[in-house]
Amino acid sequence: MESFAIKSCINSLSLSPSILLLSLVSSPYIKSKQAFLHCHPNSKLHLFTHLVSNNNNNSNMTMGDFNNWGASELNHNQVGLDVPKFKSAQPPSLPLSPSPVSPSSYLAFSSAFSPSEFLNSPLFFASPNIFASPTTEALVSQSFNWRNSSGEEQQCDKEDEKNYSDFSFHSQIQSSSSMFQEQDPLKKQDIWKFNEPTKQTDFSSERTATKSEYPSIHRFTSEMSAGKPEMQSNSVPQSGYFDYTNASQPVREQKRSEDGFNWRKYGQKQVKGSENPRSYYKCTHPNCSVKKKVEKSLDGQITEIVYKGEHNHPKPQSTRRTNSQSIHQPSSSCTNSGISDQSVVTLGNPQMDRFSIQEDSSASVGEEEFEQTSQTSYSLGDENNLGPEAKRWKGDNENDGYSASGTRTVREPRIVVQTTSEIDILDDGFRWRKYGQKVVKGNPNARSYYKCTAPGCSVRKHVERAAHDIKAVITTYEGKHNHDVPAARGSAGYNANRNSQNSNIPAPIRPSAVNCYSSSSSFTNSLCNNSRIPATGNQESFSLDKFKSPGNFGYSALNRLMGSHTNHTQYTDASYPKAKDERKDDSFLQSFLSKDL
DNA sequence: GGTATTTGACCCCAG
DNA sequence: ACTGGGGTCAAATAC
Repeated sequence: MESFAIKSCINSLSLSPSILLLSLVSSPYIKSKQAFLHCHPNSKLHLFTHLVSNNNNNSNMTMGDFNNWGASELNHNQVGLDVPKFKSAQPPSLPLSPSPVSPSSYLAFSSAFSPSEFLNSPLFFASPNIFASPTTEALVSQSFNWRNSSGEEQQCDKEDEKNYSDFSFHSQIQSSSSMFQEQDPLKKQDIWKFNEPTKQTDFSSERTATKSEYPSIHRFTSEMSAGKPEMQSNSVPQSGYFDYTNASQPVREQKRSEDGFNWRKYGQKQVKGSENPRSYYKCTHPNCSVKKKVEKSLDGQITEIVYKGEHNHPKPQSTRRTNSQSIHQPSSSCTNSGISDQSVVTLGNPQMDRFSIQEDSSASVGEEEFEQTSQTSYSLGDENNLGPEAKRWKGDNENDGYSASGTRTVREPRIVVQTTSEIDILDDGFRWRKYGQKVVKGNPNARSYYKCTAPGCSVRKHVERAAHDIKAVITTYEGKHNHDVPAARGSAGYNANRNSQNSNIPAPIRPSAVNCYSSSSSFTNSLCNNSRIPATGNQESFSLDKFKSPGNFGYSALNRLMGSHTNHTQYTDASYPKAKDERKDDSFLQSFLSKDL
């Protein structure tokens, strides 16, 4: 079976220079794992595991799944691939550090790129961790330059380069407020073990441990593109994939945080259970009591940011954001922007028009609340999740709504994100509205919640990062669509399709799926065996039977794979023609399948 | 000399 | 009451 798959893989090289997908199905049926080979244009192969589950119901992938689904699932030696190796134990001393997207991880296929998925991906949106505001210290980013693509994709990207010539993407790594609030050391170890440098695959092995003053939250930075000084990196790849400029800029110039506020450091402490020193900052604005804690790994990368309080003043006027970056930049007039809307820009989420920290009377945030408020809200965690330090912060400030004695009342900080009412997630063809986001127990990473926008359709999905691998994303579908998949926005049938979403079209069944993507190490995906892909618009109709055939992989899986890869390979063109992409998806898939089948 | 950062000591809280 | 840990202060230091 594997040899067959490998052969298919090789064959597909000629088919698509940019991506090589290999389906290794250990069983003809779907319960098996599939491994996707991702072929970098530079002939670096990366293996993703693809989990296909026949569990039809809300097949949430557990951490155990991830562990079980490590790349070791396959005998990688057999295929001679550079495969991430996850080990079960990891020295806790390893700093939690991102695995920067290495050049080799760059997935250079434009055809499968679903920009909206990318933009709305929890990788770049859902997690407060991701969007956590950069801190006073300059945020060093591993600038991901997407000029690395080769061949056709490179051609295609040239157009984009014209518009984004100085635009580079920085994959966020770590975390903010809620990221590890509830995380015990063991969990941190879990994460560490997936970021262990020595176990890195090509996806991240490019980085070197250059000491830096600056942490490396990845982001889109106008500063970077403009050659601003914040690009001092602690992980300077040897290749030309990353933009590093003016690495020796004095720290002093970094007073202005990327969140737009000015902070004064008033303390630093080594906290128990973490080797990362924690720094304490206060907003320098008079009478503003906002504080934030920033934990940085030993190599200077930010691993956690926790904000406390609300700014009682507008964001200071920035004098740095003057470059030509054409990304939508949200208003900074919000007075509560403890977390930067810069990070919103950074994350390239055009739907995100506000990003703020609020003190709220709700101790926890439920989906209903999300819907009622039309806000995307994620708690920094409930009391159990907050952890002692957060509790402390709750207790030591009466203005927070907590008693001075530290008795927890009803208030706790949480981050509220307002989004537009509708978000397209085109990777699966359906339209989704994000109605919530929260940190759930067992996973410090925020889970975003989406509802299908079709009237009468109650299908939901939520997307979250894996607890121990922030680059792995779990997507869980709940329910079945009672409508056809809408046409892609911008396509001819889009409007008509939107209007007819209420029609009683025989309901295609979307796969309830758990998708786990990882740019650096693993890719897992789960599909329900009772699902079939709806045939609508320009999308090819598939039955899941195709999925079941060894060596095949289904449209949705492929689509998600690609979508996920685009997430991780950091295409960030919000204006990318979606319909065009989808057509490319189809053609690519068809050609791929016809070649392989 | 002014400002920001560092860092040891102290305070407070929870267990 | 004791102890440990997190948060803050403030003098020392650095820029």
